[in-house]
Amino acid sequence: MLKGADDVVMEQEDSASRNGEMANWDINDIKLPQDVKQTDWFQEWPDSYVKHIYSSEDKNAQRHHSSWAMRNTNNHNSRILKKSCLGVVVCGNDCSALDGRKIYLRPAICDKARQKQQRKCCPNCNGPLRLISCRGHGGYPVTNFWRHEGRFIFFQSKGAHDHPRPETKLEAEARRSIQKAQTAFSPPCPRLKRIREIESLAGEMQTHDSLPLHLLKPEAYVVPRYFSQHFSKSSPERPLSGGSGQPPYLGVDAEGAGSSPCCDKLEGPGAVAALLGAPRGCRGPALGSYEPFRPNAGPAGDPSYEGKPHPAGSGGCLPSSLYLLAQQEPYLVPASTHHHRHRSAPPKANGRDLEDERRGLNLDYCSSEMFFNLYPLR
DNA sequence: CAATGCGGGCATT
DNA sequence: AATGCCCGCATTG
Repeated sequence: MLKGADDVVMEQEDSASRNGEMANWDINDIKLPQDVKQTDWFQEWPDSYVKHIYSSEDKNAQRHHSSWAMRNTNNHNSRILKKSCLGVVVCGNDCSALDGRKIYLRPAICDKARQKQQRKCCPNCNGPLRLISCRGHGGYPVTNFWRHEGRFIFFQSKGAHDHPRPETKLEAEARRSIQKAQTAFSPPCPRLKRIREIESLAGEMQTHDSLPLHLLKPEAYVVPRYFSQHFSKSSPERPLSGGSGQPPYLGVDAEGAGSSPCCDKLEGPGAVAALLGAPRGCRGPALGSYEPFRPNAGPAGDPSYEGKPHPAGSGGCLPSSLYLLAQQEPYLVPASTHHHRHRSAPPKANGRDLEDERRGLNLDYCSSEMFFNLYPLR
């Protein structure tokens, strides 16, 4: 796969730099260029102060996607959509899988879901999860701006992420889905069960309807087939990493949309490592070295990782993503150069730092029980 | 359920 | 006025 990838990458970077860093426009300009000769390839991991001009046909651009966990931020300007980075969720114990990889989960975008997520445990060691907020923009989260103008979609990012990359959206979704399938098949562990009962009870007390649906529709999530369907339909255009066609990885659920993590089965790092890492032992070159101020370098420090394939406008998939996925696990990243942890409180101008408060520890319940038994990694 | 967008509202600068 | 962010609401998938 990926033959001629180099050429493609070169082209992309060319176009990216043409419209990007050297751009002579600013997202706030009254008028934006409409004489764009060539649009950029969608960039999954825009970092630093870059600018891109995408085709208004580009699906990912239309959806304002990013593999960073970005949430909508009201900037009181309906013309320009602003989104700020939520950072990355890591293990509070800073644990590592057997293969040395770290846990880098994708923060849930929805506030409520994020809070719930933080109550879950590390899929690897069951320890508490911790949200590392992004402070790459003068102490504030990195911000991304999107603006539709004519046949183009202008993108501009401000700030350089000062934290590792989280799972991609698709990877996180896959993880949740798999988890659902899992829980549908194997009875939940006692602890999880209890949690669920409590949660659903609480819910009923208010609303009055409800029981975990997923518990009622077992067959609905049969795995193998599920994958192919899920991915094939995820993004006709060109899915972001994870939308390959092959399960990004079999992960544990630590966030759990709807399904709580659970239990007592997983015993330590070994489990995850055995499931995730081991099988595919192939790891890219410098996979995972995270470097904050490296604009277009992938987790592997591979510049070509960035904006992959896919002509703006046309359909197609992301070979590179496929490639990547085949080499690495979403939330497990080589610990080699992990260096986040600078807690230097930034400006905290407003005195409020919800993230900090949310970061609260919560241990105990949960854990991960993944679909180990689901089926062997392929 | 959660991802997204939107826009009101509030505090700070 | 510009920013940053919280919050609820509505729409989607």
